[in-house]
Amino acid sequence: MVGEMNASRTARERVRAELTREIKDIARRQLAVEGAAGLSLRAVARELGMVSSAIYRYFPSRDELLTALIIEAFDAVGAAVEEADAACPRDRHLDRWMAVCRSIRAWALAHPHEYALIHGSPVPGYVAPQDTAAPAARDGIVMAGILRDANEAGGLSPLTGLPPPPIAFAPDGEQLREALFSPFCDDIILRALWAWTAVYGAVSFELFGMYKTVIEHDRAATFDHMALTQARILGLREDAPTA
Amino acid sequence: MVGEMNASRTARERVRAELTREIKDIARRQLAVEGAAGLSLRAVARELGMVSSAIYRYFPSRDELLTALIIEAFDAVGAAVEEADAACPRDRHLDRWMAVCRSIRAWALAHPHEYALIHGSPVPGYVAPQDTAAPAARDGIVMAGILRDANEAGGLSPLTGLPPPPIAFAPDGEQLREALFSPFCDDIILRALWAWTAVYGAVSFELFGMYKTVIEHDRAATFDHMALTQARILGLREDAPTA
DNA sequence: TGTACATCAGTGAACGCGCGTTCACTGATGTAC
DNA sequence: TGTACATCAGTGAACGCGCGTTCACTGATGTAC
Repeated sequence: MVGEMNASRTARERVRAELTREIKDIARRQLAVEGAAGLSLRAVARELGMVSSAIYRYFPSRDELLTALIIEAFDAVGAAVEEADAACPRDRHLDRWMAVCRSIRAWALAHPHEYALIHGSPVPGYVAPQDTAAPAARDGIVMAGILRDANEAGGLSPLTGLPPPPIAFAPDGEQLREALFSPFCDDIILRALWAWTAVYGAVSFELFGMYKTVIEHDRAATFDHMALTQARILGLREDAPTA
Repeated sequence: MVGEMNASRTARERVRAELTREIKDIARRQLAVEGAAGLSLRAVARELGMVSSAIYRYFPSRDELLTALIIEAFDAVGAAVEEADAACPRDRHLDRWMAVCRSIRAWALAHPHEYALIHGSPVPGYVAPQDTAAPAARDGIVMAGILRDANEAGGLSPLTGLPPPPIAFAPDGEQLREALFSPFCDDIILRALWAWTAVYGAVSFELFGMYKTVIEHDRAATFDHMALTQARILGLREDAPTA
């Protein structure tokens, strides 16, 4: 009895979860066609074969649906990054770094509108709730992990001749060290931040058309050069140290 | 007579130019409130005290008005950058570089929605026409000019230990050298491109909220560190060489 | 196992809104002789 | 300088559209005894 009750309860819940999924999938597909501003509950309902008001059983408002999509987009990048990292031998730190950078670019090119949703202009009148914070941090966690692993296995050799971090960065550096960059000094932490910024900056410029008539012939190879430059600045080595 | 005819003709044209200006100003103000997707011809007309169809005497469609705003935004950044550069002694190349970087960030913080218009997600269904190309290039021209001046006055000392540009970049490098970077090798040109990308990447990340809980205490100083890092990579020196 | 009740999913109609764009029109401003 | 005509700016009404959200409702599914 209890078993049956649970089974039937989860049955209803399963249907609900499935429909919730389907709504998000349809919404994501519409996003790919019209962009975030063109996302419409009515259009989603239409494609689902439902009446528009039925959507409100699943999402209390358009903004909530949008939030769900934003979270999913962050999670999708995060998953792509984690997967790319996991596919490399753990001691090939530079390979892992390059794989991670490439996976971000590849995901963005494959899902331009979802990328724009999380890295483009904020949707007018919409404010991202707190729930996006954790999914948005997944790529940074992976990147920091590579640096920590490289450091434990023989240390980094950061490029010399660059300016020291400003003193004003100290409190931010302290907090980042506690959360992610455990043994590193502010200098390395800030370099990592700029590397992270540079990667997304390059992807955004490419996607949003700023490289038109500037970088035309082999954007993948040119992007690689940027990723490699950042790796050198951070001190990731070509060769894995012998274990 | 001829004089009078011309005078009255330009009188009508002056009114027309003034109203065109006013439409763009109102549109820009609305942009600041609602973002690009919320720009509405009817709302502009309302604020102007005109009937909505009257706008069509000045702009043939909403998209044309949007294009005009995009061009104006590029021109505004371009003007800010040129002004910041011009305010420095010509032989203080590093100062000029820092002033230019700061002016981009300052303009973006002062005009977030206009910045989002040109560096955020493309407006859905909208494609930028060719007219935006020249205004969009003004910042790059200034930056390249600083590098060329620094090179003529004693040469750059680019940071060593960074990877060489990929061969695939050669044709792009060639074209850029002809257009802007006359004596420089591909290596320097590509570094300049990444510096340009890094500056806008950092500004976008700051503006679009990616530095929340990451860089909190002194974003101006931290941004300066990034700009200075790029200057060092390019080889811009602290001191102007004695003339 | 069977019955009475509560929960939930989906319906259909409606509210009220603003939008871009077209079109025939009225006056005012400018032009040519 | 004066008159006949052409150009242009702005009006007002209308077309047709899609949107988010609310609400009272009908059935179906699940729950408790």
